[in-house]
Amino acid sequence: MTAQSQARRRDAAATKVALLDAAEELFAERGFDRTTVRDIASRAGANQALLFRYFGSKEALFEAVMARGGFAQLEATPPERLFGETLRNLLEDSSERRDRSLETYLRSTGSDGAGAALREQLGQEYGRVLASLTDEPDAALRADLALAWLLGIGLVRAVTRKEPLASASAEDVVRLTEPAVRTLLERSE
Amino acid sequence: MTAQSQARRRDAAATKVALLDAAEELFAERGFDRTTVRDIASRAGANQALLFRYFGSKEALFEAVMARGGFAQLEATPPERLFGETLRNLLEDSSERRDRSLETYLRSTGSDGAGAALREQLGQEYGRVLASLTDEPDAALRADLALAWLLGIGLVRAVTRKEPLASASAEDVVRLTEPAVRTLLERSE
DNA sequence: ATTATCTATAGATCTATAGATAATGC
DNA sequence: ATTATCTATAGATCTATAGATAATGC
Repeated sequence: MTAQSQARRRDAAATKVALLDAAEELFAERGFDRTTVRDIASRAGANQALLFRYFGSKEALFEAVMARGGFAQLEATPPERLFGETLRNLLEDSSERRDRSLETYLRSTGSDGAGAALREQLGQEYGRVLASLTDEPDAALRADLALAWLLGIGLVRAVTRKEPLASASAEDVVRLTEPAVRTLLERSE
Repeated sequence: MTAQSQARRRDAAATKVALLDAAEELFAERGFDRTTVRDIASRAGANQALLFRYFGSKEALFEAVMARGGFAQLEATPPERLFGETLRNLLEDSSERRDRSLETYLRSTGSDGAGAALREQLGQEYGRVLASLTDEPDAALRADLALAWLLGIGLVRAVTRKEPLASASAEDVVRLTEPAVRTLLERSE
C-alpha cells in the first residue's frame, strides 16, 4: 500500500505526486509496456483521466518519473564511493523507500522512445563520474564496464532474481566486487 | 534481408524456420512486447495466421526461439573459456550470423510470463559452469557476479548503446575484464 | 466561479480463430 | 485428397479525449 490512496481532499498537487509514486513503482516492477495507465491511476487512487490531464501522455509521465528520481544518487555521492553506494542502494531491501530509477531503467529497456534521452543522460553522467577515478588512457571504457556491472547486478537482482545473487547481502556483493572494480578503475600511480 | 522470404514453394518446415528466424531477430531488436505477430509474419514472408497454426501462440513462439538457440554457446565451450567466448560472441558485429539469445533475454526482461522458465534454466546452467571454475566457498555467488557482468555488458552494448563501450572492440573489452574476472573466479590454490 | 474529478466512449491496436482457397503429391 | 496458405473478423485490450459532475475558495 506504499503509494495507495488515502481518502484525501481534492488536491491536484497531491494527486500528481500520487500518480508519480504509483508510476515509479509499477514501471520498476513491470516496465513501461506492461504497465497500463489504469493500473497507475488505480494504485494512485486517482481517476485515469487525471493522468492525461496532468501529464499529457503515458510517455510524458514516464519521463517525469525518470527526471524526478534519476539523479539523486549521482549528486549525493562523491565519485570514489559511487560504485559501492549505488550497489548498496540497489541491493537494499525493496520494501525500504529508495531510488527505483535503475530498476525502471532496466525494466524499460525495450521501450526505445520513452525516456530514451533521460536514460542516455543518466548513463553519460555515471560514466563521466566513474571515469574520473582513473587516469588510464581508456578511462571512459573502463568506466562503462564498471557501469555495465552495476546494471548487470541490478538486472539479475531485480528482474531475473537468480539465486544466490538475488538474496545475497549487500556486504557480500560489495566485498566480492570491489577488488575487481579496483583493478579496473584504480589510479595507476 | 536476413530472414526475408524467398519466393519459395509451399513448405511447412521452411515456413516454420522462417518464422523462427524472423522472431529471433525481432525479439532481439525490440523485445517480446514491442514485437507484433504481424511484424514477425511480415519479415518471414509468411501469413500471420500460420504463426498460430504452427506455434499456437506468440508466447509459445517466443519459447521456441529461446529453446532453439539458448544453449548452443554453453554446450560448445569449455568452462574456463566460457566467460571470454560468450563476451566475444556478444561483442561481435551484429551483422554476422550469431546467437541472439542473450539479446532476446535482455530485451524481454519485462515479460515475466514468456520464456521465464527457459530464462531461468539458461541462467542456472551458466551459473553452474562458471561456479565450477573456483573452489571458494561462495563460488555460486562469484559465478552470478560474473554472469551479471556479462549481462550488463550485453545490456549496455545492445540496448543502451552507450559509448565508448558500444563501439569498443571485443579484444579491448576482454583485455580489461579478464583480470578483474580472474580475481573473482580464480582457484585459490 | 473555478477547477479537481469522474463517466462514457472513440479510435487504434493486437492476439487469435473460423472458414475459404489453392498448391502439392498420390 | 491433403494440407499449406490466405481472408476476414471476433473479441479483448489500451491510450486518449470530450463533456458532465461536484467539491472547494472567494
